[in-house]
Amino acid sequence: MKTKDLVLEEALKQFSEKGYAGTSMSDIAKPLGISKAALYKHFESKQQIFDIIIEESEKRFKEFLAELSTHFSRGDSDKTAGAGSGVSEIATGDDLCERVFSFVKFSLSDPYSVRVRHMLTMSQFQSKELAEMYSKRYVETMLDYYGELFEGLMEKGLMKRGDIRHLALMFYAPVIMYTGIWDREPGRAKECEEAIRKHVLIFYSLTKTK
Amino acid sequence: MKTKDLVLEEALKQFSEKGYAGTSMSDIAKPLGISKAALYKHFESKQQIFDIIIEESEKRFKEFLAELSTHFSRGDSDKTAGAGSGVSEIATGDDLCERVFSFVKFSLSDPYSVRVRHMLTMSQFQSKELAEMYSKRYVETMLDYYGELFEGLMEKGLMKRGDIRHLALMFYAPVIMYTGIWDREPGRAKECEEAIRKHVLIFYSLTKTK
DNA sequence: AATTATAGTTACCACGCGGTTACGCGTCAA
DNA sequence: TTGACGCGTAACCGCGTGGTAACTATAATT
Repeated sequence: MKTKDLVLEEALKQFSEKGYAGTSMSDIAKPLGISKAALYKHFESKQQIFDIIIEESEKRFKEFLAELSTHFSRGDSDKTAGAGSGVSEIATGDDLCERVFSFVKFSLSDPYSVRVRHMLTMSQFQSKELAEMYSKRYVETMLDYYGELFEGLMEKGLMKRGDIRHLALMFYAPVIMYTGIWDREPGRAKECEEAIRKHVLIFYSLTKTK
Repeated sequence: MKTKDLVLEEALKQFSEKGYAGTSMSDIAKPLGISKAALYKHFESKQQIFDIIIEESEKRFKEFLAELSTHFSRGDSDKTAGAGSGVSEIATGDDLCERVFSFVKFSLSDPYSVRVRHMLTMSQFQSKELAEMYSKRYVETMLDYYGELFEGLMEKGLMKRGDIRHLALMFYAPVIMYTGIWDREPGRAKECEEAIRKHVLIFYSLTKTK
């Protein structure tokens, strides 16, 4: 059952480079040393390949979310946190910066994440579902995450109190903006990396309790 | 010579909805009540239609930029500003908010701007040129603009001093983020409009000199 | 009035598309 | 040994693609 996964991988690669409409079934088959007809032994249609990729990415995203929440339990949550490594372990600003930055850098560098993001970026206007998925994944979820993170920091007295949503916005929006540059122009990766790091540091210095 | 412009308009519309590869020459010709072959009386190829749209949009963008700079002359600029309506006329925070917001709202609502932005969003990974154009247009230029605006406000003592680039970043990045939502999910336009307005107001209250 | 340019038309081209069919060939269980 | 099955192939289908050629109606120019 290896071929099926190879097809999905190759399809994701090409969809993320040339878009769905810009990629043909032969385009997908050729690099695998396979005939186009063989694809139909594993999938019903081109659209189904796309759908399965989306589905799989959604599954992985939810796993990623679950992992996030085990690493960070909210104060008002009723589930008792186990050996969480979230707010409780963040003491210094450098800790925060390093943790946030390594997290950001992962989603920027992980090839699978990058390809899914490119593909979704190009497909976001194709349907209501894809549009909502994009917003949910790259905006709402992340704003919620950082909002809760900051809320925890405030409760611990590590961050100045303020409008949580707005702080999350001012923190995360620049990150997503640099992500866009990074994706479009890989040659500027280093520049973006430094800009994000600088942003995190300045943000920290502006919001920390002295 | 009206047909040529109608073709460009229709092509932009369809490219911005279905992408370049997802749009055929017949798709463009049909709504105009014209045969596909007639398109070739005005254009050499499908690619040329796309290129001309890009070219025209670049022209309009530069006009837009020129207009911006007549409305706002920098302090260290050697060219004497005419009847500028820039910083010099901004007195209260409400003025700033209203001016910035109406500017943002225009680029969000103007159908031509919206379509170009959608088209570029879908095409940004197709070539180095398009990628750079996207970054320049929707990131660098805007950051520069707001940076200069804030610099002027600081010189006038209307805004707390701080890292100009970073202030522009924290101000503009959220705007571009909401622009994305607005574009993807037009049903959330009102929500985004309010969120942007709120952001501008909070940003103002945090950075104004009391 | 004759000519020329323009902007359309219909009919067509070769090709590549997504998708289908008929078949071959190993593998493995009965 | 047999036969079903999984996974591949080559060849093909109908259609739509970008693009072209020949023709025509109209309107402006000379």
